[in-house]
Amino acid sequence: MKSGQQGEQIDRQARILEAALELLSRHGISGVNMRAVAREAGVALGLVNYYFEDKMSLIRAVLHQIDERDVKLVAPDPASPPDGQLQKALRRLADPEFLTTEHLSLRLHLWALAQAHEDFALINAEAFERYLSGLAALIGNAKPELSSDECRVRAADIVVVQNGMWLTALLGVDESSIQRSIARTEEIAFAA
Amino acid sequence: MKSGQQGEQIDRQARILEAALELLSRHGISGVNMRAVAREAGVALGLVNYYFEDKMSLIRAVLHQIDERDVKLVAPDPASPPDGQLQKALRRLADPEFLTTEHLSLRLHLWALAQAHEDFALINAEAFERYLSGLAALIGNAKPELSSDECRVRAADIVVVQNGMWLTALLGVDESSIQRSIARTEEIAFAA
DNA sequence: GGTGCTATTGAACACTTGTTCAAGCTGCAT
DNA sequence: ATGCAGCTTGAACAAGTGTTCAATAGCACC
Repeated sequence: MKSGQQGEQIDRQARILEAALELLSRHGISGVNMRAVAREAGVALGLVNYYFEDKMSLIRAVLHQIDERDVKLVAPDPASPPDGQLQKALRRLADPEFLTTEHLSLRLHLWALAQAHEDFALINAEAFERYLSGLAALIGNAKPELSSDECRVRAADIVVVQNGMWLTALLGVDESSIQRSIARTEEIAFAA
Repeated sequence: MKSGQQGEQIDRQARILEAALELLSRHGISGVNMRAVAREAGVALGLVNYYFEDKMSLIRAVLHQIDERDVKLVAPDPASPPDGQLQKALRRLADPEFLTTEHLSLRLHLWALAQAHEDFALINAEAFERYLSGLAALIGNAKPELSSDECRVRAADIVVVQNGMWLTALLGVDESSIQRSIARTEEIAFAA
């Protein structure tokens, strides 16, 4: 039994981080306190401060984790043709995997934190820039005739609609408006 | 001096509410605590609990205030022709008055609160519905040939882009992407 | 067995938080 | 003046917060 009943019994640092994500998603930043995190992760209070120097460090780690997931959305996928990659990246936003309340809610709380704290704003701005560049690159691959400036313009316009989709999905607007918005992002991306 | 040096010395309840708005906008929900609100409003701690039974009540009042401002954006304006009203309502989002960080930030924190607390979610959902209906009505007036269902569909699509604009403006994307997004909302609204 | 190292625990501390309340203050009608 | 009602104050309390730390457990190596 030394390796745990699920194989996940170890690596408590990861468990703590996951617990913090879960709490942030469900109850917002005021739900993320050291004792609640410890309880959710099933560890003692002291261990949270053992792995994360600060509450601040813990939250920073949480934000980085969220950003990593998002940037992966526009990662190049060598297995597909360029325009297929772009289309897939655009449509993936409506996947059940990314349209979960948990994921959307995390993004929202991240934005709110970035708005309230300069430190978090930097983390967010950097991830946003990476996402924008990734998307512009996908567009550039799919439509080589476009200048790189034009690609960034289209990427920026798409991101506006995507951010709107994320938000609106959280507010519980009907699925069909999401689908139409995805079509809109494709129009912007593939316009002649 | 009984009526105050600025004429605003009185009506401390309003001052307290304003202080709470200011704090929520600048520091997020964790910046809104009774002592900070009292300090910002220039009153004693006890007075906050005198005018607002709870912290919860105070925040509810804050959220209602934010919602009121937003719903006004799509209020009918009898002084203009129908299509002018619609155009003005759509373009008003880019006004300096509404594109301030304070206003955008408040909206964002409202959404985050709604996500974390069922009670706040209801307030937000109700205001959202009012905004959507208002916008659909403006569209219906400007384009009488559309069915009311079609008006709501267009309103929903516009709201997605507008929410995206709000968010993206907060993240500091360039002004031009906002202008293009406004044009996009006009296209949706006035499409044949 | 002993030694050293990391991982883990929970009590303890100082501080902040929301809420209550007795006390005082104000303006006004009597 | 007197009384009264509503406004205003800040001290006090209980509960919750982040952080620290001495103590312990586990485990590899000698």
